[in-house]
Amino acid sequence: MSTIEDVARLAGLSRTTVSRVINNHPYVSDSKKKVVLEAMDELGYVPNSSARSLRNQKTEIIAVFIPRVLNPFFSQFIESLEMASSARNYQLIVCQTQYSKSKELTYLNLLKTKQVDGVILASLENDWSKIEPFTDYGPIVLCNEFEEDASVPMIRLDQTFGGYIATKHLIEQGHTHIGYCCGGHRSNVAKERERGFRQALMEAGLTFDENAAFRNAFNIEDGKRVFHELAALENRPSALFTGADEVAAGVISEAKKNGWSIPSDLAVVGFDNQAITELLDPMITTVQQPVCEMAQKAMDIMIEKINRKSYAAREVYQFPLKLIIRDSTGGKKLANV
Amino acid sequence: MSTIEDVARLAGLSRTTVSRVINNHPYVSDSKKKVVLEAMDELGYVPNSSARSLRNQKTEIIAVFIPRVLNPFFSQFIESLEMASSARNYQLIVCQTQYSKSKELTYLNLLKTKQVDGVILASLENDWSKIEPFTDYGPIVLCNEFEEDASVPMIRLDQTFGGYIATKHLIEQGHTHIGYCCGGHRSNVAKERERGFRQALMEAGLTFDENAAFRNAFNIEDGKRVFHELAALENRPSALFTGADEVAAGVISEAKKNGWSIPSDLAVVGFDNQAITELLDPMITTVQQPVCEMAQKAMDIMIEKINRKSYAAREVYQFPLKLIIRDSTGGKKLANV
DNA sequence: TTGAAAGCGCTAACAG
DNA sequence: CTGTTAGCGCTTTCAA
Repeated sequence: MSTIEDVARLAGLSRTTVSRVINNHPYVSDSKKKVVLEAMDELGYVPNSSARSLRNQKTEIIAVFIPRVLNPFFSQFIESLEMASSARNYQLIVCQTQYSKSKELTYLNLLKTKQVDGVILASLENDWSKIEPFTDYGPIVLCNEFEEDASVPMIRLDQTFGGYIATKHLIEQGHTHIGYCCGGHRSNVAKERERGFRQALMEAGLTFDENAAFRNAFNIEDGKRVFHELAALENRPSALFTGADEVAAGVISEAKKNGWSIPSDLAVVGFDNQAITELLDPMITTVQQPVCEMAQKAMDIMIEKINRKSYAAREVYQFPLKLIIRDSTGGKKLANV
Repeated sequence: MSTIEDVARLAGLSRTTVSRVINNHPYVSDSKKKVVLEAMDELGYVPNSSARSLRNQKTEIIAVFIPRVLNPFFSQFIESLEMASSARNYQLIVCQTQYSKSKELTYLNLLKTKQVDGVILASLENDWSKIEPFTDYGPIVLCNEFEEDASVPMIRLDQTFGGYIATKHLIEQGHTHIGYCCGGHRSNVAKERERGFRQALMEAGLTFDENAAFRNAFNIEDGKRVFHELAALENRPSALFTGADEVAAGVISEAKKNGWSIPSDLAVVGFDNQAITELLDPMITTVQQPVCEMAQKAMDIMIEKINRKSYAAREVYQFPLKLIIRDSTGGKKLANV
């Protein structure tokens, strides 16, 4: 493991000059540069990251917080984010909060200890007042998840609109009693979707049926459970809004197994446009989220904050959602909202 | 951002003493310890990671290489590995090679530059001869993927056995013409599965039909494509072995759409026991892989190597696979192999 | 265009 | 039990 000193010695030059070559500084004669390069090559020299980090006060590592990677929405997000970070020569540390407040807080210490240059929060467990103090230690960017009164950059999707267009689509199919299904309780993402859902209902003069609201559905299993809860209802809805394609798939799968016909007995709309939507019969109507664009934007904003060293300013970047009509809601390819 | 120096000054003690309490060294009187703790608290002091890394020559970060996280097998692996690393106070950098040799090689420089303490390879793109030189710079552990002649720890699954039991199960259902499907070309995982597949055929006096072999199937879309290729065959197999549940699901979904009946027209077996196997009708027979146990073992071995500072020894840890019989292969719950 | 020297924040001999 | 001191490997004034 050779150091810059070894290279300097072999090249017969100073550490300074070698450093200049490493960092592509001007004012190094071509001849010396060549000597240095050769010495580096001969020794197989590579600069030590920790030393550079200490000296430069930056690690070129970014942490991203998600509840868990197995959730396909977050898998997709991590996949996109990793590509965006590696394209910009940053490394990505993945932190799973497991929906735990204390884990989230613990991971935030990565920022205090300067193990990472910044944190991208794609989920939020604690109240913002608990997170806010950490903004003193480095840039925090909210991505996907958001918080009205946070003074940080936020890259978000228009979830209210997403909830709205999906619901409006169901209403246009003639449904007047629509069930609601979401994951998470604290999440503003779910809250906004519900707002859009309610808004569409209201515009159509329909009411929200709290008995047909299921607020703890994240995956396929939950979807199956939701189906049974829904089927047991005295006053059953004829359509169901869900906050995730996996949940929609679970509902549909279990409904069919129980002899229901989709969409005639129950219309179902998913969310995320995952691969799974094209797997079942009927294929699932869903809302497409521009995850990749969002991830890239988040990374760009993050790196800009790191370089300017001024964080803590509220900036909002919003991306649109799009309804993808398939067969689980009737399949009459209506004009989009 | 206060330093150890600030704490020492405020406490009226030396940096050494402060360092000792940080690291829980013995030989610090309780009284001084308390003073230091108070000073640390008052300043909101946290030790700087880069400085510790430089001084201690370790970063407490581990890199894991996978092709991409969106593949559910690797999502699950990353999820388990992240939990294992965080439980051991290590951070995890995720590196997606995107099936690219050059990306893999580029990421390996993390080891040379000492940005990570070790690398867990869960996929392998380059010939081992290209990877081997990097073992000089830190521990490399093979997990899931493996390489016969590598002098590194390998945590692996018995893929030959996996291919064997799945195929034997199909044979026991009366199939005599079985198609073969896998992802990847270079991967030893696929090669071993094929060995198990062929072995089961051979024992039953059956032959491998190269026309019914599809070697580039990774996801649902590929599964759908495979179905059409298979359907177009002059001499169609009555059963299909696949290397991934997503592929099996794609095949089944498309087959049903085309009026085929599963398993009577085509029996299909998947691999990985993902959530998706319980979604389709029929539910998919598959092979369960102990991903979580494998991830934990890999992390333990990795940390042991880091602490002993002696790597480069061949050690093999193998975990068993298990056949999960469902309906896509006939559903007669036969005794396991 | 080059080099000497200081120092990023921390830990570990070594001496007391 | 506590402190002095010498670096870990690198970059950057500052001076030449």
